[in-house]
Amino acid sequence: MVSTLTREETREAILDATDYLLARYGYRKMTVDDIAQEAGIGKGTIYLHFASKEEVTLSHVDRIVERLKERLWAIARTNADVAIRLRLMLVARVLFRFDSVQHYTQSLNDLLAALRPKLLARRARYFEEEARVFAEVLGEGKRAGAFNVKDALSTAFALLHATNSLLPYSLSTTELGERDEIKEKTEQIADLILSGLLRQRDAPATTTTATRPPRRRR
Amino acid sequence: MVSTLTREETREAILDATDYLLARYGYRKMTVDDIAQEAGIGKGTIYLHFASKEEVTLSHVDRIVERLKERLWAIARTNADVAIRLRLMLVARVLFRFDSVQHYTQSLNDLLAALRPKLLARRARYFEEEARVFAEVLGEGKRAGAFNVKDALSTAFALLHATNSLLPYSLSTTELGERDEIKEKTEQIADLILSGLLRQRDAPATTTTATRPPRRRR
DNA sequence: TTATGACTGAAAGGCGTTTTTAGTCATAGG
DNA sequence: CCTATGACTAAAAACGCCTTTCAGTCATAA
Repeated sequence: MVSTLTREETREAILDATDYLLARYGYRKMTVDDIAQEAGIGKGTIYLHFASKEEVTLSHVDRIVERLKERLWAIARTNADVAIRLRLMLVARVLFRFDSVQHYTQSLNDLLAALRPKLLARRARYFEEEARVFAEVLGEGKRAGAFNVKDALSTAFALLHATNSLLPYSLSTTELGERDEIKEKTEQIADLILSGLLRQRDAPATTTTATRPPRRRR
Repeated sequence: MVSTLTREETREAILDATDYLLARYGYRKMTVDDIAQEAGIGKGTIYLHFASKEEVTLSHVDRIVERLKERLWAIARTNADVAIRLRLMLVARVLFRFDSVQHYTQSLNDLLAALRPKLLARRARYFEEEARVFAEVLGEGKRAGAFNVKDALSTAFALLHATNSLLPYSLSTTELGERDEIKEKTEQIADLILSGLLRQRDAPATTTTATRPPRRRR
């Protein structure tokens, strides 16, 4: 029987099924047969798209990070003041992770237990990809003379590191508190750092830096 | 047989033995009999000092944090410029943790697997105690007019959070890189934040803030 | 009054058997 | 001829049962 779906659609259907089952049963209890059934395809078909159950799951994680990046870009492309954009991006990043963890609560420990080495191997890549979005905005602020930044990319890394301890990579390490509390802390750190980045002439205003003459990007 | 050691010395001997055995065998493989033998006392004696094997181990962790606090205080009491002290303290804190993890490499996963809930319960306390030392220095900088700080304690929390993702709480989450690399990143973050804390009149100098007229503490 | 180590119940560690499941591949369908 | 499928298989996980280990106790010794 020829499927009515395109190759890409089938792939997405598999990942959607994975998302549902992972959140519901966790990695260990989710079987490849389950995925096939949930996606409404044969088991063998999954192996035409992915090399293994591991690969399916890792691709699913990749997709999540991809969506985070899209959200960050959406903010980065705004015409708000660069400082405000950065602040919003930092908060969005932390809250996105928070919500993800919330969504996969039960399954996260399970997932980490099974795929920790593979996930660690990818973490550096994720981190770098996210940092690039931040670097873009930092670079823009630098060129506009708003930011006192030497190397945009390494400053971006420092920025992400600074808020990283707030985002719960794993329930096992970080028991997550209230969403609002995490948001507040992120904002606090963001302000602390941003006040250092802002050039002196802008500095007086501490927290609520006013919107500056907009510069359109892209 | 009456021991030749004071109560306090016995307690320390037990913790020393724990330190040795934990680093060598890890939590699960370390038996209470081992501890007694290593400390040169009877098994029952351990239960005159601690309620359980767990308690022994947690007290051992407490002692490590206590030592970190002492090291932080040692720097805090220096008469160097407040900004430099803060920078040194941040680096010292991260490297202290790094070295601890290095020392207990094998045992850490084991320890976390067994005592994670209990350790998480204490983490907030540890964090707060360390923050107090930082707040002390921040407060001093504020009074001296060097720092632009509202609430010293909450700024201290933000500072610690900002470098927290660099310190390997658990090998399971964070594969640790090179010591030098971690040191460098910490310094970078510290500088980023400190440049925001420094009052405008001081700001021009970015990285190597010169030593200021010393103010003795304590 | 303090220290000890033999003792005990509960939990961890084998281990052989049964069940589950990831991944394959011969076959069916278009 | 090319894609999708699900029965099949080898490997791993789960289970049940027995043995050993060990945290914590307590009667006795110093």
